[in-house]
Amino acid sequence: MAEEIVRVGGWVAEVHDVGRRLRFILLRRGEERYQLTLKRGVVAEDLFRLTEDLPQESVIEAEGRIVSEKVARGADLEIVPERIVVHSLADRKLPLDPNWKVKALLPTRLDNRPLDLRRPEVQAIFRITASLVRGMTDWLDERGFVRLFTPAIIGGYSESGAETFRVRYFDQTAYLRQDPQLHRQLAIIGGFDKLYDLGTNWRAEPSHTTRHITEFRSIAVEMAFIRDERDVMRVEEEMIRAGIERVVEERQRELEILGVDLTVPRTPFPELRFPEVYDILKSRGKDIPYGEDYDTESERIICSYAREELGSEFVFVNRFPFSAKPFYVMKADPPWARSVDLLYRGLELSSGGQREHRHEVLVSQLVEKGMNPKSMEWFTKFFRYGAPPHGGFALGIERLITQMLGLGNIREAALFPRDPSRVLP
RNA sequence: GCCCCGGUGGUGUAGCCCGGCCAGCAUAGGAGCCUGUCGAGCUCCAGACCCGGGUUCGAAUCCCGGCCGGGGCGCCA
Repeated sequence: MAEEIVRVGGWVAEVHDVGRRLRFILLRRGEERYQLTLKRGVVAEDLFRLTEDLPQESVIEAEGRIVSEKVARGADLEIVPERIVVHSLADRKLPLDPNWKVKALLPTRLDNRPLDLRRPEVQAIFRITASLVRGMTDWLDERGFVRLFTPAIIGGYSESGAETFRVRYFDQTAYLRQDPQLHRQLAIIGGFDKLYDLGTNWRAEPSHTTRHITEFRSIAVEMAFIRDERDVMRVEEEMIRAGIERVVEERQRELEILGVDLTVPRTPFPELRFPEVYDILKSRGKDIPYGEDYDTESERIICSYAREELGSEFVFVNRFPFSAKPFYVMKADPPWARSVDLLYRGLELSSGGQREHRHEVLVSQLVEKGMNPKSMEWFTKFFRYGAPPHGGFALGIERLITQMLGLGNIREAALFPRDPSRVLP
């Protein structure tokens, strides 16, 4: 068997000098590890000089022969180098250890995120996210959903109750979107009947929790000519199932690195409805007054119920009180609305449902919410020119990943997370 | 926005309740030893009590203020 010449580059994870005549250099490259073996008398003397005092996390590249019978444990490849190039020498004192011999706390990790990202278990999160998103978008693409890009800068009032970030826009004030919802609806009126948008949203909420960041991504679907909100739910659950299936197919190694045992969920997901939700909560010791919205603890209770009684980690909650939802949702029998949340392992993943498409009803609901119809006219006026029944949902990608991988903090699922006190790096 | 908790070498921690020997340990760093290491091992060295005020003979430890951070709730993805 001929000895193969390869070129490998990476970050110096460790250097082991064993006596004066033997040196091992362990390189890290993504999730792979390569070992360079330098024996005096076997490799050129200048390679020893070149790698003398090589600080951890320096970047080097080496060319050499693969050791055919693999001797190195814990390395994907062992190489006897013939040439080495040192690209970059790292400082000797590092703000955190990518080898993770000493664990750092999350704030320290985020302050030094590029170093933190070098860890295979951190990279795994983002490799899994890429597969998840691709699984979901492929599923949508294959079914004729068109990917559209809706604006992030909005000149007027956006939607939902969340605070917006104001931006100076030449001589006027504009806002960063909290959700691409309203423009998805306008695209429906524009004649697209199946569409999705994958993008960033911003919320200026000073939330100090493990499930909020001020900048997050969503995959948001909107579809026309639906019979009711359940058509939307069927799309959502299949999209999620397809995403998780893709992760299971493509990312076994990453799941193993993270120690996550992931199974593809069964569809359809169970559906609970108001007002029955109040009875379920009551049976588990949580008293929510009839007609009122539930709280964070309720979400966890409902998820325990769904897991124990319905055998599902995903559960839809439908027919929320209209009073708890924005003006554009379609009402069902009063006081309920065709408004659906999807919960997963105790956390809200998405909101959606059927939207109100009748202009006069839409405007009267605006008034009912105490809003000035004028302020939303930029949006509502287009409903006078022909609007089909439609609905959709927006699913938080970081939240789905956080719950799916059991990360415990949504910041883990964002590459460079933004929260009320962090905008750098 | 309201509430709770916490700040000790580069990193992660012990000590704090019950004030008092050179502030302990791990890892990273420095100097050496070791020809197959692989979380390498061994010897030695260097490195810290967030800031300000107070109590006290004496403060990392108790009290007050500030700054910074984490978390819970609310709101939401």
